[in-house]
Amino acid sequence: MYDFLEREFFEQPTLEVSKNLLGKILLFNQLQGIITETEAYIGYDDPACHAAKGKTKRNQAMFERAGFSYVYMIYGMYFCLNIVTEKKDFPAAVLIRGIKLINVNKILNGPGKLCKELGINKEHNQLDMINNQQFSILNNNVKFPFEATPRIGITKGKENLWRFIVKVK
DNA sequence: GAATAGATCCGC
DNA sequence: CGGATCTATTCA
Repeated sequence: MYDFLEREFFEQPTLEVSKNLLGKILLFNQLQGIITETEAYIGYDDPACHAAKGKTKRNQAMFERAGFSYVYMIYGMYFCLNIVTEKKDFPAAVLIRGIKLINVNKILNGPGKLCKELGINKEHNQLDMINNQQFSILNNNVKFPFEATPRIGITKGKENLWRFIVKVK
């Protein structure tokens, strides 16, 4: 019923992908959720980007082709889900921070809670989400008004308004 | 090998 | 605001 997003969608500039992902549907196994909050992490000049200083074992998924997943553990207890953007070997990704579950009246606000609830873990790192029936993004053909704010939880790069959140009224 | 910071969350 | 909890990365 919904279209799967093509790889070209994720090959756009990361800020554009971050905004355009709002309202799209995250599909993970049988669960679906409307994306309500995202953050952009972009390349070598973004001090908050995990890969700002180059490739490591943890961040290598960020160097994959656009449309791959980047899942990592944070604070010893939570996983965070990102979707890689732009060109292969350029480290950039969009952090999925919030979704509204479909068919269940539940809002998952926060990247750690979201992954815990869906069951996303390190096994789901560096997977291709294009043409993937279990783990992908669907086009909802809906646009929501949103606002841009500083990203959450970072110590460097706060001046960039690279967090995008659907405005609710 | 040790130290430490970290894209979080919850409860007080 | 602190504690939980742990790992990848950095430092010595």
